[in-house]
Amino acid sequence: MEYKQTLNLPKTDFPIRANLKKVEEEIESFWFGENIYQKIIEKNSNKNNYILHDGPPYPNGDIHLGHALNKILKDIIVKYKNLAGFRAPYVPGWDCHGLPIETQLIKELGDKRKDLSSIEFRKLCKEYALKYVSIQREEFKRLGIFGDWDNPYLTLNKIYEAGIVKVFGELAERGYIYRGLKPIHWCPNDETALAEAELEYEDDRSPSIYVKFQVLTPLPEMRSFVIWTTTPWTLPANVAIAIHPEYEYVFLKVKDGTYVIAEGLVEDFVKRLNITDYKIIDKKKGASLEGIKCRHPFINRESIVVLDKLVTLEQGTGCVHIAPGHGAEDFLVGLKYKLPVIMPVDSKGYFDSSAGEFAGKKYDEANKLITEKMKLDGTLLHLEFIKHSYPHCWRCKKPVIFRATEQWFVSIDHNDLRKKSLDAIGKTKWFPSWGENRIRGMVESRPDWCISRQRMWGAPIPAFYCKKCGKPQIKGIFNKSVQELFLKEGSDAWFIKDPKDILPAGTKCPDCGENDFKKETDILDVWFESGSSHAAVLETNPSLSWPADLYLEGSDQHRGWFQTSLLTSMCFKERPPFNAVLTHGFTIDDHGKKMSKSLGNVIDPQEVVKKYGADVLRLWVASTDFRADMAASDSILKQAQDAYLKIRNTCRFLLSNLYDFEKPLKHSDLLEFDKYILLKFNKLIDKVLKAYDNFDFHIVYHSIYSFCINELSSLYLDANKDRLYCGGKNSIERRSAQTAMDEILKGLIILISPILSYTAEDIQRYYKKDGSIFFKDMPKAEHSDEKLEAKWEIILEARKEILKALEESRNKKEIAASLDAKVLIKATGDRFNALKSIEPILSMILIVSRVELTEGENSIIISHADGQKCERCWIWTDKSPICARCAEVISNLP
RNA sequence: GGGCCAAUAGCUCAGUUGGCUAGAGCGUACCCCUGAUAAGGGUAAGGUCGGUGGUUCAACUCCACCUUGGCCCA
Repeated sequence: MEYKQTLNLPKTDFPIRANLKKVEEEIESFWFGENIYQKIIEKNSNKNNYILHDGPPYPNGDIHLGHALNKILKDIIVKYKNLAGFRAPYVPGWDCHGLPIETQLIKELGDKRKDLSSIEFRKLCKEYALKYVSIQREEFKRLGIFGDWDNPYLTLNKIYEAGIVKVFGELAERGYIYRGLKPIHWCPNDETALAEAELEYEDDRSPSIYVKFQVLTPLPEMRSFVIWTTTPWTLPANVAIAIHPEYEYVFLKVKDGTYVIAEGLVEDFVKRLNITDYKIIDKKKGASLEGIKCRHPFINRESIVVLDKLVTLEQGTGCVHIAPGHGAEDFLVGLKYKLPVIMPVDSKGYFDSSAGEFAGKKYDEANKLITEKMKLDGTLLHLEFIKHSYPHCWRCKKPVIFRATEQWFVSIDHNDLRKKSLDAIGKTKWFPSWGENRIRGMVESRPDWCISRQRMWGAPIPAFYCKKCGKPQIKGIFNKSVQELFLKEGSDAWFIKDPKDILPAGTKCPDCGENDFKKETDILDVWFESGSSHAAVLETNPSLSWPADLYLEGSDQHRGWFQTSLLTSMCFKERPPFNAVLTHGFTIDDHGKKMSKSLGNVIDPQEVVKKYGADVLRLWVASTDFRADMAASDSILKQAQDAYLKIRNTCRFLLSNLYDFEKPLKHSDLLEFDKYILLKFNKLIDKVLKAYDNFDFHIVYHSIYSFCINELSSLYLDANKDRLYCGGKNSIERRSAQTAMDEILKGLIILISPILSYTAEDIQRYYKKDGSIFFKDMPKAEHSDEKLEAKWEIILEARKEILKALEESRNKKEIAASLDAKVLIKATGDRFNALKSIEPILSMILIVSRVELTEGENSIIISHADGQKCERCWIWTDKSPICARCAEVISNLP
């Protein structure tokens, strides 16, 4: 026992098990109290910018795992870039306007909402948004995310709102903005147009009806086209019947007439209608039937046969009921044939006076009334009910309708916007590469962008209507005045002020010269707001610059923010607002299912932070390949924690053996074993830096983790214990090990710091005590020696076999600890030469008491070591009670 | 229904342009150590590479279809 006092055992106050919750809170207040982020940016002020532009989340609740994942990925990049020679500022943002917030408030207010003025309501929305900005900000900071949290961008800030108006004005100047009647998804319950992103498809039960349209000209001969629809209420707006120009249409003679339907659907048709007695009397190509006029089943109006290639033979009759006011495809066919857009349904979903006997009825009630009427008239051939997927409002979950209204649009084809955008997509770097294909497909096929919303909570559409001629004004002074107003007073002023007080005195209508205007009441699509961030933030925040180097969001944003940002930017900047776009997948559970409250498989980031610590959550993010979906569950997080502890303890062991390290050796004076491990460490540095550069964080994680386990813990550190503990305090062997270990620890904590930020900072506090880890630079890979490495591969291969032999010996109870063993090695050729070259340290590397190496056919023989076990270092030699080396070490003790 | 994507041991990931008995770590089992100790070391078991066809001398790798899951759209 007394010999233990003479050893250089490891020493450190750095705890073996982290009390992460407590330590992280402490470090968090150090980071944000000392403005570490600001100091990093200042320190890097003369380096090149790397701008990661934050996509703004909605401040409408606590953050969930997806938010945490997104912000942690961004933070890893920002921290890495700042350590890797860039100035990488990060200005977080929030998307404060929009339906999600309005919805929350409407839920909370209930009927009270009716008593509120629009300004009062907007005030509450603002309070709500700001409350959650504060909450989410603290939640993000707790995850260790660095950024300019005191000056985030909020889409409700004056400067941002002015920026939105500026973008709108730029688009208006260049003729991209137009007003038009167009059917759009409309929620009659919320009385609003809905963006594609605001629809949820769910199964609904609908009537499925077959209706005959009697032919008027040429001579009818009791012929009828039969259409199929699941929305009888749209029939009052019917103006045409579409058929496919290339399909064959048959004339089906039945008891009371002749039906025209597509040949391919005859079988299905007669089966459904239970028609047994029929005969096909004629057959014609769809194209030859164009222009035939039919009688509307219950309105005194003609319905004309038109051609459309979008007609399919999947269901129905191959004859499609066309109501341009009620469908996107219908509208397009209508454009081609100059059909009228009939729109008898009002904003609440009720038929107006133009609908005759159905006036005052709600559209869904009308379904029944219309089918009953047609049943009486004999125009209804068949009624059944089907279940099919139908769009619902994401807010109220009720079915939506297609309805034509006057809306503001951004034209996607004006001035070759679509083509230019597609070109720009090709010039942008997409990670992963299929992102390009995905957004390309979307931009190729997307319709014009409807930017009107009939809501309260958002930036108003800056348009004035002349009271005399009715023309809308959106350019020049009409835009500039609103920009100035918003910059000074914010967008609330739009709802308070009179146009006279917004526009300069004497502003006249450019069309008729009148000077009396009224304001537009619609607000802008929130996607227009967030899609303006590149102009409203990158160009206005002095810390940032346009364009951004990187946008990083979930892959759903190919349709959302990436696209709207691209479009607005292409309109007036003629290039994208980003050089590269990186996307991540979504969080799923360990069965591959998406997380949802109803499935009960949700992982709450706050809970993870409480239970495991933010660093474990960060390590989980880094451990998973984020291009695909990322599985999270308690057992997966438990695994991240195990990995965390392994990395932590490896660092702790390094740290604890460096407590007295003062005199590094020159690299050339190091033991070959130490040179070898530094070689491997340099390979690690190289690999890790490349992985960071390619955003392959799971490779960073796996490489570092595996280095800690395979290279350090099980090989290098284990084999170093003898010289560290038992060797002379200032012996070359010990100092050589410490020199390598110091270099490794110094580099390792910087390498992991973008991921394990708290822990790296914590180790740094025990280790160098020379300021935040984030003030340092990424290590550089310097050493390389392929010959040495190749030789060591041979040595380690031999070691593997020897370990196996040692285990066998242990199982036979010949030895217990490996130091009990003596190893007789016979080898030839390269193996012999390699082993021979390091003969003096072979026993150290194998952690055995004695090695005898001879040339000869490969063999390994284990036996118990001879002599006495040194009471100090436990190595068997012929000396007692302690070995010669230990005796000398002790004699040199002070 | 359409577009894009994913599927390799219980888990997280590797598998270069198709080429030897598919790798690593974790976890598990068993063993050792007790001078990294709510630590450390070792050995072992674990996969018909989602399925079915096809191309090829040869397919985890290429093609087609299917299944499951995800995102987006209709």
